[in-house]
Amino acid sequence: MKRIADSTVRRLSMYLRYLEELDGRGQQTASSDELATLFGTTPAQVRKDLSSFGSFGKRGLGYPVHELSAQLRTILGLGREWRVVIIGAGKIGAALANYHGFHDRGFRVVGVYDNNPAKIGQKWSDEIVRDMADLERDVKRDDALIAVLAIPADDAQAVVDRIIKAGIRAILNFAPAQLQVPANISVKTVNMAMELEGLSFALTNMGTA
Amino acid sequence: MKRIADSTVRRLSMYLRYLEELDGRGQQTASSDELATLFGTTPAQVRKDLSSFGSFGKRGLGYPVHELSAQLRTILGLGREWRVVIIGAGKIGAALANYHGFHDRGFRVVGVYDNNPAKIGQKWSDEIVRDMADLERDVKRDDALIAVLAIPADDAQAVVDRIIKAGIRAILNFAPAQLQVPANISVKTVNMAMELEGLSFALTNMGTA
DNA sequence: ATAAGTTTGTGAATCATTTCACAAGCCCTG
DNA sequence: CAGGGCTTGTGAAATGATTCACAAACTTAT
Repeated sequence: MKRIADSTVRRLSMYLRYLEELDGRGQQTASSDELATLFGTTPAQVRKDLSSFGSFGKRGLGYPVHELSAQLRTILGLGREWRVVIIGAGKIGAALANYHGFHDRGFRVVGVYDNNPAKIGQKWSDEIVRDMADLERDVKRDDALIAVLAIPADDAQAVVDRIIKAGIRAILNFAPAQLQVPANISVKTVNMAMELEGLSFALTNMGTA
Repeated sequence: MKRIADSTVRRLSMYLRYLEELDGRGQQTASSDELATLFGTTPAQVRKDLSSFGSFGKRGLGYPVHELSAQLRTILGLGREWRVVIIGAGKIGAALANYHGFHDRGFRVVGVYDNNPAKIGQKWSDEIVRDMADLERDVKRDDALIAVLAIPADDAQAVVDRIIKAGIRAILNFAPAQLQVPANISVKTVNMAMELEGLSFALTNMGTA
């Protein structure tokens, strides 16, 4: 299989959401044209994206909605449970933990950690906040592969080094910091300041467009 | 000025954060080589990105850290105050409102809205939650140009239509939905499910890389 | 069974972004 | 002030992503 672009994977994830919606409404098949309208992209893009993984459609008819959903779930690796630790018992972590689609897609929170003594032991969205000192032990014991990092930027790299040693293989990073990780570890950084500044730039340079 | 790629703007935003850190430490100048290491990119990329906007460095010496920071703030449109409304008084909105860098970069929250009667009137992170029925009136009165959308996907499009009519020009969207907007309105969508599924994909297809 | 009408899957072409490579410019030393 | 040592700024080349366009394959109608 050839390398898949990040942008492609993001679109697949979007395709899946809308396909599940279609499926829920009982629609049997959909053409790339119809899907493209729904997804806000082009028919060629939809076909190209899917063709990287196989041949799911029927010529003259379109794609089978239900089956394609299942295929996408498999492609995206959603056919299993992913155990996730949330590091930093703040608002961002809470938003994620409460987010419904999070659980529904097989991401199970197995621990929430903080180093603030005032927070440790408190109940927090179905979980008890644990001491970050126990992080390594718990990650190994619970076999967590994904970590959500929602802590200050200054602490981020040190924590990353620790959790990677403990067995974490993928990180969703909300800290506004450039994380240094080995090549076999995946990191996605979500940086709200960056998004807002992108809007600021767009508004400022509107006339020049 | 030629069109600036989105990826470039995102990098500029990152450059600015690190430059401010360097500046805080009193460093006077930095070469593109040094900056690239810091930013996690290449020297050529740094030079190319900056060169779209002017010529800020000195050959043989590098870039003046303090001055370049100021230039980037101007480029990104951060030299003014942006009035922001947060729609949806949930965890995500709260995380943003509490985020320090948010205020520091000139984004001022002028209103928080929800349509849940139980929340309306409650105090919420320095603000009183207001009734979404008042959204249009307030957006016009307060001259807010940016909206943060943190509400369920099903309600998103209807609210977007309303706020655009009221004068909103840019939207930071946390709803997992494809928003339909006129060409002169900027939208950045942050979709946590998408990021997590990207990690799931990467973990699943690790061996194939 | 055939023809007309769709729609996929995919090389080729276009468009966009990143990287290369080097002339031009600046600092510093003697 | 001349020469050596760096570093920028930028066309050109390379790489990557999207769009085009069409043959191949399926459905439906007659």
